[in-house]
Amino acid sequence: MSVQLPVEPAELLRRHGVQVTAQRLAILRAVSDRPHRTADDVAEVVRAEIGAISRQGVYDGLGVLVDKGLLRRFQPAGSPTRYEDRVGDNHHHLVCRSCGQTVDVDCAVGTSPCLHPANDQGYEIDEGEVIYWGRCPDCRKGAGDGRTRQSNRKSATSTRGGEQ
Amino acid sequence: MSVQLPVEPAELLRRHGVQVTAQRLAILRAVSDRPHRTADDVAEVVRAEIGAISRQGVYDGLGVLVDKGLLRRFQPAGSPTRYEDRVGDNHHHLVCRSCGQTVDVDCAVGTSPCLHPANDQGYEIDEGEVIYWGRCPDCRKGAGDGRTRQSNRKSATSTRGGEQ
DNA sequence: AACAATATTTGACGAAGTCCAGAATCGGGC
DNA sequence: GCCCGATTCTGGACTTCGTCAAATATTGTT
Repeated sequence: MSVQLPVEPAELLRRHGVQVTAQRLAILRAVSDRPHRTADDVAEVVRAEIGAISRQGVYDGLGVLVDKGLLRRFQPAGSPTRYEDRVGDNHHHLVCRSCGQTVDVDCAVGTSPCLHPANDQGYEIDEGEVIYWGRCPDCRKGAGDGRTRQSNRKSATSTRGGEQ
Repeated sequence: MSVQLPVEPAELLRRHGVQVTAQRLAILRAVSDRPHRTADDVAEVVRAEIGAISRQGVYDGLGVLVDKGLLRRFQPAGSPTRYEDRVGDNHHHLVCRSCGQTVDVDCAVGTSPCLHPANDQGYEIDEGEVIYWGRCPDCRKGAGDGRTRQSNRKSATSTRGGEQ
């Protein structure tokens, strides 16, 4: 969505039938400012902004915003759930296996790409989720470790903070 | 992989440089028999077959088999990690939001589809993971509940056993 | 049969998230 | 301005999925 017209966040909430509260505004802002944040990240940021919020409050707030279509939730394997405010457009994600950095990518195909598998097997499909796994530029530069070691890393040992 | 020639599973392990043990054979068989199983499912099945196995044993075994390329691991959001024995071909998955049933789908594109996003942003991509979300034929038939209710279900309340 | 390397078991532990339930607070319609 | 229902807070218990480390057992080989 990423409003371009200066639509008051509060107004935005109302439009979506969400009661306006300081917590929700702060949560929305936290995610908009920097997408791909985890619930924990959001809690931290919100606390810095409005002083305090309970863990439950964060989960509640995020849940409502997702339900009402203001936020989108996605969860790369081995990482906690992340939130973003780009909704509606069906874009994808590119995740670094070693540092966990996540960036958006538009799909090569049209507007609602990947929504049509070769054979839908009778399913009614509503979303096609695509995650590309690889190594980000920084990590490629750093440790030359190509692929030699057959470590069973997969979850990238998500070292807090290695995101975006 | 799904061997067609009657290749002894034990032989298969050896070929991949994996020491042969009862646990590993049972794990491999459990996954081959019915792909998309979770570690827990595997543990259950293996126990039924060889009497007992520790939880750690299951994770270790699965880990080794994945590392050595005998199994593939994937993890749909909101569900525990699942394993399958179709490796090498880059196929995708179709997951039912309400019952969690998961089926394979071949990609519309060529051999290694979806490995080339519009813009790779400097990443070195090694895997493109695609998951289609929707409702399986059974669930469509059952509860006519279209989309009315704005329940915050997303994790499909994974009711044990609702798989494949 | 014995040995060293490799696997497995055992039990504790950690992260992420959910659930609960009562009390306090706040938003917005009247 | 008031009031009621919606929202948040507190804060702990609990679940699920998974990992760590030390002790024990097994494999395959000599």
